[in-house]
Amino acid sequence: MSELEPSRRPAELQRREARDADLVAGFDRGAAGREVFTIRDLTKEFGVSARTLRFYEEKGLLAPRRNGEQRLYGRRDRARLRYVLMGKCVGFSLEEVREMLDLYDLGDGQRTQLQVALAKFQERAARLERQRAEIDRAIAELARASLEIQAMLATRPKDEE
Amino acid sequence: MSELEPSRRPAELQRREARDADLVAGFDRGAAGREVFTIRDLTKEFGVSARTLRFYEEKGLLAPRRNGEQRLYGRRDRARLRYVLMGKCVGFSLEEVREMLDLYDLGDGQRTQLQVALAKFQERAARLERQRAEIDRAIAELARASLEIQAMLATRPKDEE
DNA sequence: ATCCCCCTTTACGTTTACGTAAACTGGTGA
DNA sequence: TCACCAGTTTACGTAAACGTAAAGGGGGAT
Repeated sequence: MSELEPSRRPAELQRREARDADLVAGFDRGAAGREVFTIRDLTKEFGVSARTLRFYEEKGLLAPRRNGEQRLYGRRDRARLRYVLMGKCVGFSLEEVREMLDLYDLGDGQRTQLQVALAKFQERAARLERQRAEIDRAIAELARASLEIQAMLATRPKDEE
Repeated sequence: MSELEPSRRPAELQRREARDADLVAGFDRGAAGREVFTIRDLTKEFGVSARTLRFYEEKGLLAPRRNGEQRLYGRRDRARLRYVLMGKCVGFSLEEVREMLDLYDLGDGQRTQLQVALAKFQERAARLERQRAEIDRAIAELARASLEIQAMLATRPKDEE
C-alpha cells in the first residue's frame, strides 16, 4: 500500500501482507509463537526484499543477531520492522523512523519517548494536511484549465475544414 | 509555488511572483510591451534561478536565441516558461511538460494538441485524487496512533515516582 | 589597469530507497 | 560429485531537478 510520494519507483509488489501493522502497540505481540526468523521469513511475511532488510540494517533500523554469516531476526527486530514499514507508510523518512526507534531504545521509562513520538506524529499529520491542501489547489487548477481547453475546442470545432 | 512532493529540497525562495500564471491561454499575452528578455529579467519575474533556466534549455523546454554567448528570450520563451512552471506546480514532471510543449509545436492546427493536453490534465487530476486519498488514510492512521499513545501516557502517569 | 558584476560552459554533488550485478560461501538432494 | 538454492558482501546504478564549484569572457565604472 501506498507511496504518498508520486510513485517514481518501479511499482513494488504492493502486496503487503502486514496490513494489520500498527504504528504503536504491536511492539510485543508475538508471531504465532515463533521466536526467531530468517531473512526469507521476513521478506515473505512483510513483502519486502532481502535487499531491503539488509539496507535497513545498514541504516541502523534493524540489528539481527548472527549465526555465522546468516542473519537471525528476533521478535524485537520483527516489531521494529513493522514500525519502520508503518512509518514509511504514513510518510516518515527512514531517518525519521530511526530517530524514533533510537529514542525508544534509550527507553527512559518510555514517557518522554512517547511524548516525542506523539509530537512527531502530530507534526507529520500537519505536514500531510498542508500537502493535501496543495493537492486540492492543483486539482482545482487542473479542472479550471480543462474547462478552458474544452471551451477552446468548442470554439474551434473542426479547425479548417 | 509549492512542491506537492514533500519538500526534500532546500526550501527555495517561494516568492513566485508569477502567481497569475495560467496553464492554458496566456500563451500570447505580452509582458507590458517588452519583446526580448535577458536571463536576469526572467529570473526576477518568475523567481527561478538562472541555473534553472539553462537547465530547462538543456532539457529542450526553452530555446532562446543568442547574442553571442548571451541568451535572449522572446515572448514565446516567456510563455513556455510560464507553462512549464504551472505544469510543475500541478505536479507534472518536466518530461511531461516537454511532451506537451512538443505537441504544441507540431501544431497541427491545435486541435489534437488540445485534446491530448486535456487528457493529460484529467489523468493528472485523477492521480492527484488518488494521492489525496492515500494522504487521508495516512492522516487517519496517524490520528489513531496518536490517540493510542495518549492513552498509554494516561495509563503511565508519571512512571515510577 | 583594476575591480566588480553578469554572463558563459562543464561537470560533479545532493537526496531517498532501494535494484542489480558480480563474485563467493555453505549446505543439501540426486 | 555436481548442480542448485539461499545466503553473504561490495559497490555501482537510478530517478528528478536543480545546486554549486571551477574557470573564464566581456564590459562598465573608477
